[in-house]
Amino acid sequence: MATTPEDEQPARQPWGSEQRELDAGELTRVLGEFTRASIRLPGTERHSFTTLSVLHTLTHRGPLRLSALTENEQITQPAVTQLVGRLEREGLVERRSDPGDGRAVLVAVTPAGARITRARHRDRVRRLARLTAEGLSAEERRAIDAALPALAHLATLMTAEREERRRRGDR
Amino acid sequence: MATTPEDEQPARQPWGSEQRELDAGELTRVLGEFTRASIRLPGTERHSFTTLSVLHTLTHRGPLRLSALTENEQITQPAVTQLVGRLEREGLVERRSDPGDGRAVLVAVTPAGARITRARHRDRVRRLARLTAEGLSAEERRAIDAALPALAHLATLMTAEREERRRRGDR
DNA sequence: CCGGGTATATCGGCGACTTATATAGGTTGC
DNA sequence: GCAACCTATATAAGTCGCCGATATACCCGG
Repeated sequence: MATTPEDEQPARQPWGSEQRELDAGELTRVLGEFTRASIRLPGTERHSFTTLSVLHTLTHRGPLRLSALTENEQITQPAVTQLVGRLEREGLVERRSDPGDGRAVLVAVTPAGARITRARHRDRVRRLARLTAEGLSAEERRAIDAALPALAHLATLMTAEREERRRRGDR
Repeated sequence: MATTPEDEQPARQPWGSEQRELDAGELTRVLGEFTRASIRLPGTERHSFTTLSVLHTLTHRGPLRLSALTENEQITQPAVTQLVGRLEREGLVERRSDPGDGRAVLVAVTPAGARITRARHRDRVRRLARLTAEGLSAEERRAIDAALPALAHLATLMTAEREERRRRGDR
């Protein structure tokens, strides 16, 4: 580790003048700040990050087996069983039996659970809309808007790579 | 994951043709995906998100009091005391007494602690650099690069607002 | 030097993970 | 058509990291 020259980031990648397309160091830093700013609201909110993530997944992908949930959220299967039990007690999800497989359990979000996901999303949209409208210039807003498809693509790549890694057993 | 069934919000804001500058809903969705993809590596890594965040803060802002740390990380003061105790036992930070205030404790990151922060950052940069280089088009990379200053600004605004809120006691 | 505020520590408890293992249902080969 | 194996979920026991309440030590103004 002491063998690392210039242990912080290499300032700028020497893409070559105008060829330089993207500063990965700066992108990393910015995404990290977003994460640090977004997370750590579980104190404020009533549910943990994992809980909200499960509700989100179920809301967007329909009823899933416990094993499918285990793969998406990065926790172990017993943890999912417990989490679903808690959510069920709160009336946010319900267990159904899989008609084609007696071993499996399908977890479906209830209206109350979907409501939480939507309310949370709505709050975040509102907050971001206000911040961008009040704090950013029109030019900045346009620059972000123009980058949104590319950012969405990048997020997809990150998720895909994570799944790939899990599949290979790098847990 | 790429195919998000759009849970049910007002699709697009009716900014009015070319006046529309930024789709806050889509921005929210993308940032959320980044968070979901970035977090949940504590299984992979040896330290929790909070731990890494504290090391990050100490690395970038120099020795801080416990109370200053408590304000930055979104956890309570006893939790910070414990966390610092753990980090101290691992040799990642050290406690110093504040020369001007006998009650206060200054927490400073050690070389070993800084090394962890740097190594983690380096890994993330490497991963993002590879993903963007291999998975994105040159046009996409340029679009993200052009938006980076605006995104950094937005991240600053989010952090500032969070501190503001905490100061008002909205915990 | 005393009373009230501030900075950190300690205590008891709990929630949300973990690993290891149990149970029940499904699948396959012979 | 059943023994052996595999898969899906559940349970058990332990750990870790957080919280609220409270204790302790120090600072400061009158």
